[in-house]
Amino acid sequence: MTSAGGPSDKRPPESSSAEKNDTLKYQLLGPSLTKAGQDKVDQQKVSEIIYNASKGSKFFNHEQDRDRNLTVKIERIRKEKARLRETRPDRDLSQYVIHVDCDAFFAAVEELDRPELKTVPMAVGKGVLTTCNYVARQFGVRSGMASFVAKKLCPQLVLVSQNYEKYSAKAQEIREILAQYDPLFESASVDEAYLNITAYCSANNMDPEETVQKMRAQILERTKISVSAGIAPNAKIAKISSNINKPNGQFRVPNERKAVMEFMKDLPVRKVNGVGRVFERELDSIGIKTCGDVYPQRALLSKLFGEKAFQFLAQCYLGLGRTKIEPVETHERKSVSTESTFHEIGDKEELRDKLRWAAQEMEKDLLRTQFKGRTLTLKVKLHTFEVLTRQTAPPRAVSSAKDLYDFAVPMLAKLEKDIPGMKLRLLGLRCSNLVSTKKISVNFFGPASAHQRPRTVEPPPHQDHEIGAEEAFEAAARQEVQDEMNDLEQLSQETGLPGQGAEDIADDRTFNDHVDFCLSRQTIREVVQDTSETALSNLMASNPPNPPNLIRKRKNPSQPVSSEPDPRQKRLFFQ
DNA sequence: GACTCGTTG
DNA sequence: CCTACAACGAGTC
Repeated sequence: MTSAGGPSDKRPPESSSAEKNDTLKYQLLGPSLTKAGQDKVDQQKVSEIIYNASKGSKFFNHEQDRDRNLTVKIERIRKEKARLRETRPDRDLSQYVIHVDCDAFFAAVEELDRPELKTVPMAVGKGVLTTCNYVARQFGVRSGMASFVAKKLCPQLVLVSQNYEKYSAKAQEIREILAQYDPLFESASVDEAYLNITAYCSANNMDPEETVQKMRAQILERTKISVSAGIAPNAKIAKISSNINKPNGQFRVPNERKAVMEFMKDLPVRKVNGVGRVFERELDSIGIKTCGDVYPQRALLSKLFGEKAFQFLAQCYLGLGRTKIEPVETHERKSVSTESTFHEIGDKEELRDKLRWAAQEMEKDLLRTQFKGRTLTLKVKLHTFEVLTRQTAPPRAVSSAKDLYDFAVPMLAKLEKDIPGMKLRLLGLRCSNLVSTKKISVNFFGPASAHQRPRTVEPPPHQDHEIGAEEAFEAAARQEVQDEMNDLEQLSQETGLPGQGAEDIADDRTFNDHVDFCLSRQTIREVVQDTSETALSNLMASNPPNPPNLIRKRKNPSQPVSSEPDPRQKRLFFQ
């Protein structure tokens, strides 16, 4: 075989190969093309001579056969490449995806009941604000803010305690309207949803903007809740867009490649769903502030943050995102947890009381959500704010408060033993590896099936018979590989990103001659953070901390069953 | 696979 | 008085 030193940049173009026997001549040159001392030689002439000299020999015929086979194989590869592009175009500009987001939802619902609150700064939440109205925002008050801080910013701030049931009921009214525009819409949280309105638009011969205008007006009229919306070719951009003309507004990024690229170019990476405080700073440290900044640094990214992050950022730069919107009911819950914060406690008996209480809360939650857990996790936060978790797999799935407590206590005891004088400010329990206690579901692929992967599997379009689980899994696996390939291809084709050759990396080392390409995440941390390691170092002497994990993106989001949504829950969407 | 830690929203 | 939940990537063993 000629695999050693195989076809390189000297390879003849496949297109003109047939009539001129170029590939065969190339093959006949043998494996030594890249050997030193050949640079000056005219390979064209050499191959011509070899060709004519060996013509008709057995060797020649054999090589000819091999060349024919390879040519056929390459043709198949090209066809497959074309097919992949056709079947799943990465930049799908054919869909109108919208993201609908209620404006200051909880606060807005409260204002419906108590209109006098409309004109005063008001927030919903006790210790921490869940939402605040736009009057309060004038003072710098934000959701997620501790209420004592908010009070300092705005002493007149009116605090209203939250009533989830009320908000859920209101959200249901809104969802009924959404369903008219896309019956398969996707709830992202109580007050957020994704819709694909492509079908609606064409059926009613309306453009997406007037459709969304109409929808928003309808929601406001019927429910008295104002919503904002983003209209875009995919969910990622729609989500970002819904924030642009908030409140009570909408924004559209047209379904054109140029418009999308331009929109992403100056967009701060932080605006993208999935980029938080930490990742933002890490990216900033290598000069990436906007999605457009990703491109010049592209060769560095997978080295610094891993392949996943590279893929993710490439998609940010390109403005790619999913267009598939599906009801949230198809997702499955992965864990149930409860935790609570309190003043520092060091007393062992008192800690056991807290644990007992957590176990009781957990029991209620498990009953409500109809699950048992095969894995039990104890979470604690030390007085230093250091967080630790300890996990066990009880001999059977657990759900009763007694079981939860009994299996959790040894973990707590071990922590107390390992950390002399341990003082906690938080204690929590989590059950994962869930086993459903719901009645047997009729639908095999439905959420109730315990060992079933929650991920929904899309059967190949030509397949109209029922597919079995094995096949479904395989299809899912194939899909994943295909997605990956498409990503890469998209990247190199549409942006002119030239493969992953070593030259690219060298070319791109603009700012970072001094940067070691093997930079670990820890090193990045050291560069961008000024943290001195907090307590626990004494513990670590005997029990060293794990090295930093090169975390990055998650893949398939999922959401708790929508019948019992936790309003605080938000979803993550990547890809 | 089990366990742990960390990030994100 | 900087919360509570859930998901998940990734490293280690």
